[in-house]
Amino acid sequence: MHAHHIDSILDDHRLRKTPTRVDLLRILAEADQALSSQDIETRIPDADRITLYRTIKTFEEKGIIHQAIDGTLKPKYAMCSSGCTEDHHNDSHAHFHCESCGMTRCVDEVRISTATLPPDLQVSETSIVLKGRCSDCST
Amino acid sequence: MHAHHIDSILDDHRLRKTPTRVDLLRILAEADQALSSQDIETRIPDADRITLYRTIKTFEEKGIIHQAIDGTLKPKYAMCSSGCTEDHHNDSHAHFHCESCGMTRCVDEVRISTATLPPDLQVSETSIVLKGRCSDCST
DNA sequence: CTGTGTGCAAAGGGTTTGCAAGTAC
DNA sequence: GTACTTGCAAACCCTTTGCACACAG
Repeated sequence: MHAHHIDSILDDHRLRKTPTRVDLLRILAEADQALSSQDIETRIPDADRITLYRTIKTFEEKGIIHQAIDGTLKPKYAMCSSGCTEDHHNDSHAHFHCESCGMTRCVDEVRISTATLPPDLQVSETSIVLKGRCSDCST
Repeated sequence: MHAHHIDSILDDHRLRKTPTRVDLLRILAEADQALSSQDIETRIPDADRITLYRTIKTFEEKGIIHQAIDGTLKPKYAMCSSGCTEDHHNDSHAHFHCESCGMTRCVDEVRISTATLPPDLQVSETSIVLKGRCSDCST
């Protein structure tokens, strides 16, 4: 991700350009996996923890990042696809969680067939969590 | 669930029959939805909270109950199917989470097609989370 | 200059641990 | 009787809130 792209993301959402925000966007854009609060803290050692929490929440509310559901109880965050807005997230893709190293990443290839959904439930969003071993851990 | 069935579950896992364990099994067996720690606490007012946490953990480790992944960060628990053991859980069914009332329940009807799984990942378990409105909340 | 964003301290909520007393078997 | 469980207190961890200061626009 180029610096001017990060600028435009902040501009688009009327967010002021502060060091923590720029850092967080860069970290998440460069990451090949979803990051927990602790992961983020480690990668941005200078930032204040509370500010990070607030920045994460702001980005979530603006539809810039989303929580990756991976079945653990620690929220993990990743960049949203371009289809996400403040009002609606378009992140119904799958997340893979490695039970060996704990890594979680988005998997775009998996889709659920909606043919068998129960009729009495109004489903607005579908998430798939895959657990197993990633390529690094399976050797 | 009959009392003697609860007894046999405890017997089968070499667990002593204590009031809290019997209560917890009964509550979960009777529930039509997955229960959070707080839900359980409310339903067993006499029990000590710490004991409940430990009992839940014990049952989880023994394969008697499982966590229902519903995308919230609060763990919810439900009885395991008969195919679950200490070593391997066979709970790859879907969970529906109502965003209106917060209820989560297991949905057996939904299955994922495994045709499109990425080849570099060894997937041992698949969970599907459906979010929306339940029949009670959609009227 | 004005309002947004930050940093610190403190509070809050949920969960886990240590240890002595209690109880199932 | 013995090992497993419990109950209480305290510790722990992560996250949120209050408020004064700092800074982006």
